[in-house]
Amino acid sequence: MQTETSTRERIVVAAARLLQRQGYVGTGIKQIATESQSTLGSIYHFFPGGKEAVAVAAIRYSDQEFAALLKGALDGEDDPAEAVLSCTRQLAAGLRESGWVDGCPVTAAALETLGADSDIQQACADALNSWERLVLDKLVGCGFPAQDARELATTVISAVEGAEVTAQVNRSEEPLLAAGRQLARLIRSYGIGSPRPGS
Amino acid sequence: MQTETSTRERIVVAAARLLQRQGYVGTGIKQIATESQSTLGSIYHFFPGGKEAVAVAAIRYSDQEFAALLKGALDGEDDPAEAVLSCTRQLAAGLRESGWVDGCPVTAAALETLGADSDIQQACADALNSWERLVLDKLVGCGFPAQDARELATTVISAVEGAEVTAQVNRSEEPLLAAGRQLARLIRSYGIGSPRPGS
DNA sequence: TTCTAAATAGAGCGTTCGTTTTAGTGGTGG
DNA sequence: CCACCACTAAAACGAACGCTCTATTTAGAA
Repeated sequence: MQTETSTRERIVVAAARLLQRQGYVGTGIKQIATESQSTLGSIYHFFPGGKEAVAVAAIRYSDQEFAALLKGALDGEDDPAEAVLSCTRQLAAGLRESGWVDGCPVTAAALETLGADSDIQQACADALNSWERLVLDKLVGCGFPAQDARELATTVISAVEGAEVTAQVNRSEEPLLAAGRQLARLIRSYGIGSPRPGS
Repeated sequence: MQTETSTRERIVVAAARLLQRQGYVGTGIKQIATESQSTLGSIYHFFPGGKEAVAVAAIRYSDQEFAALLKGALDGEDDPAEAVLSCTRQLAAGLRESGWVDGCPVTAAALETLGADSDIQQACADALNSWERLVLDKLVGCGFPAQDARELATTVISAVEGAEVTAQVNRSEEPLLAAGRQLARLIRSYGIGSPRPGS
């Protein structure tokens, strides 16, 4: 119908940005309405499930958004160690440019709703696992044994996640860049080089 | 300052536990009063600064609490790699026993208040840096060059931090244990304290 | 045009938030 | 005895919360 962004999409995008900056509890429905240039009525029309439903949609959106960035970094380099370095550099730059507020869109929401809301937590778990899977596939494609690749992929995602928080709190790119260098060293320590050619 | 479990201390301890489970925004002053077996009057008597002052005190308390655990793990092992392994094992066990809710006391509060409250953010930054310093001193004491030790210490704290979040979200000890094993491998890759003369 | 349903708009509900205010307690020194 | 103190207790405030509700506007089919 229209090439302009739909109201529903504006709500999701605004919610995702607010969620990553102020968390789930800290973000109000009315604030989402204001930021998305919509109204309460529209939000409850598209999301009868209320605030939690909006949050789940926003987290899934952020999931795909970061997955695209990660996939780009992984596909852009043959060496997985270089790919991780490139990824941390991109994240560090983005963090600095945003004034250290646009962190991981999942971590903030996840930590607040661990005990109660299972839908949000599930969406966060799905996001983390989808990112881990991207790293895992890259490593396996480079010839890493399945077991090593699994453990490495988990560690890479966790470390990047933690380094981003550290970088935000310290308002410095260094934790993220240091983690990237150390992760690259860790990956190289397995002595496996470039992706296997052919099938 | 005679009574061992003073009202002020009960407030701080209760606030710290609530903060690590529900974050800053998700924890109410009245809930802190209930959990600490005190009242609103008592809280505002001891903390005229209000909720933020209570949170800062609670974060500092949690800082020292985790620093003690970390120091215990570092002092209990000669090999820094083994020490990190021991630390992640303890954290994984504690996480499981708490039903995956007692995570890092700093991360949750830090992410919600990045843009606005500088006091809370500063307390979180201080905590992260104090923990990093403990790891740094251990590494330097084991003969690591200052530059490598610094970068390693940052990465270790960040990775443990991130792995704890991943473990919470996935309700599994595995991310934390995997991160411990990979961090140990990374530390050993420097070949310090190990009889292997490689590279 | 007329009808219908989707979409938008916002007043208002009950509740809870952080905070302020006032009152009251028990113990100590003059 | 009273004055004073640190501390406890609870009522009440304005603001904001998530959500429900009723209107109103819009877009397309008949």
